[in-house]
Amino acid sequence: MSEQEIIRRKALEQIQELGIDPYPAAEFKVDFRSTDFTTVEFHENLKQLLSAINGIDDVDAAKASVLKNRFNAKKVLADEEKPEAFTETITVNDATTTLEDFLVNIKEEGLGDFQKSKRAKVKIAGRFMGQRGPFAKLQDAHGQIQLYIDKKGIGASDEEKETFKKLIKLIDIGDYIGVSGFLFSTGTGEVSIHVEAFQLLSKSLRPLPIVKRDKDGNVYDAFTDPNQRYRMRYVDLTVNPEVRETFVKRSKMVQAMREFMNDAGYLEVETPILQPIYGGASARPFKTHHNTLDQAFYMRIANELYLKRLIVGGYEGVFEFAKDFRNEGMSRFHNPEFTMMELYVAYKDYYWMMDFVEAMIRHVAIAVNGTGIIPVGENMIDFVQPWKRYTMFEAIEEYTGIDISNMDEAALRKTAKELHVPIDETMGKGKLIDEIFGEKVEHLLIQPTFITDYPVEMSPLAKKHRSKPGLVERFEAICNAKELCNAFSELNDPIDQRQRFESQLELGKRGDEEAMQLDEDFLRALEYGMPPTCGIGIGIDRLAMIMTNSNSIQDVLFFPQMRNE
RNA sequence: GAGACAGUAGCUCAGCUGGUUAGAGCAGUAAUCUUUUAAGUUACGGGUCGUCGGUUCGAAUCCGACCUGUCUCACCA
Repeated sequence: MSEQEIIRRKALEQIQELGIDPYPAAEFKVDFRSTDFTTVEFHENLKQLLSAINGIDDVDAAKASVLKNRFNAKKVLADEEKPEAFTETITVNDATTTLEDFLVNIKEEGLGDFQKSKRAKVKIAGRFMGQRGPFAKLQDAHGQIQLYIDKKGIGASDEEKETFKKLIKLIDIGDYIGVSGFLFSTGTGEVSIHVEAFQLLSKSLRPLPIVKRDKDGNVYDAFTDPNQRYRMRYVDLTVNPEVRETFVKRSKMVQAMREFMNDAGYLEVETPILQPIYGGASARPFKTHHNTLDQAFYMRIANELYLKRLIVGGYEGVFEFAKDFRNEGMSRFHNPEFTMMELYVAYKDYYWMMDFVEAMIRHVAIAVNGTGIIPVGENMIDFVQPWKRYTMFEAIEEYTGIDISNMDEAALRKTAKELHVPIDETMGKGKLIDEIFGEKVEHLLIQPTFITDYPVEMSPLAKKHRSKPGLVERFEAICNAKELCNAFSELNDPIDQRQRFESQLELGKRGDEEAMQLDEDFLRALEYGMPPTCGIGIGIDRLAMIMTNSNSIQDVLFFPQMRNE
């Protein structure tokens, strides 16, 4: 244990010797949050008051004057007639008071002897985050608020005051406390709580990193080491409010998507994570074992085949926010477990889905950030404008000037070499096209862009294109040079699907570890008949990175996977 | 999986052409002060320099292995 930890444990013992439980069980009823009444609002009200009383139009000058002269509202009001504008009432927790009275009270500097009934009483809990003289900071889930703590003692009796004087010396940064008191404003105009009752709610035995912020928002001694931040996310969340905000945004994002799909009438479902046959994507799985069944299971790499079974079963639309697991490399874009939202809608095709997802993502962007145009890295990404739509061939022609739509394999190979796209002998026509696209186009697509009509070889679950041989009805949306979603008109021809699975099996025999397995039950389902259906998968973590302007997937996962400590 | 870089106090970092007893700021402790808009004043404490091994009279510093992480690349969403 470090010196500071030993000191805190001694403080804990001393608190217990005072007869105080450092980990009390009882509920602490909070009726106020740190941001319920902000300093900015206070100054706005003060500016209005000044303007009304003194006829001051230049409120900024008035504010300066207030700060300079340590304006005392009570004094001014005594000399002037009380303005009509301030008879409106406000409510802070249960106490209703006029705005004027409230301002008078909070301008009393909290120390005068004005009528207690007029004070706005609040009760708040959070972490004790440091003190300077009689002023302390309390941090709750929403932010920080200043406390005024009279070190001469708090309590009804002298005995209580003495106990408090001992207790306050044993309170450390990071301790959870609950206080009640009345709101007031300090001489410099910071809304604060004059503490009248103080309770320790939970003692913190380890010192938190101290992050300093000045008034211009500059951060000093930030807690930035990713290793520590990810392993001790609780510390990260405590001292880095922008991290808390990121996850609030992520939650809003998921909520907005869920609302959008619920409103469309689709059903949120849950499907197995432990699957006897993994399918629905090309990836290497995690393998596990069930003891009672004495049978191997795979952690799902996708839920596609299960959701389509539900469409076979007759639902109009089903979706799932699914944790998927892929036993592959890790990077700032890849975590072994990640979240994918998949949606399947009966009687729709991929043209319809493009419109749907475009509208949904626009809705999400606005719900999360209040605007559809959001900063991502060095770019501003615009989700409001209609997204560009290219076929894959058009996109390649646009960015390389070469039309490859009618080329055979030999010509494609030659073109790839000319474009310095790395290829090897095993690549077929589809893979060659995909490589050219990946090398020459994808990284240039910053604004959301639909790429449609992929080679059939790469899409064993997608329906053949209605008019273009060799292609499937598939699209991806690319945004910030990364795939945002992947969708297709689902293959519902059971004969064709069996053939596609069989060619995947061939790939598997040749050593492709990511080749799909043949799922007999899924084929049986298709043989009963699946309506024409369009499906889509959206990488939730990737979308969260964009919506929160995060540079790595670890920054949008509370607990990214890491090697054991 | 490959390469580059990094690990020193609770936190952020100096020190690293080997050389007294390893430093700073914040945090902490004790006094003092009873205030403020980044940290009042004074004093004090705090370290197995990632781990193990080697070179050397002497290693935080040089060498090797290992552990952990970061970045880039490969696979992938």
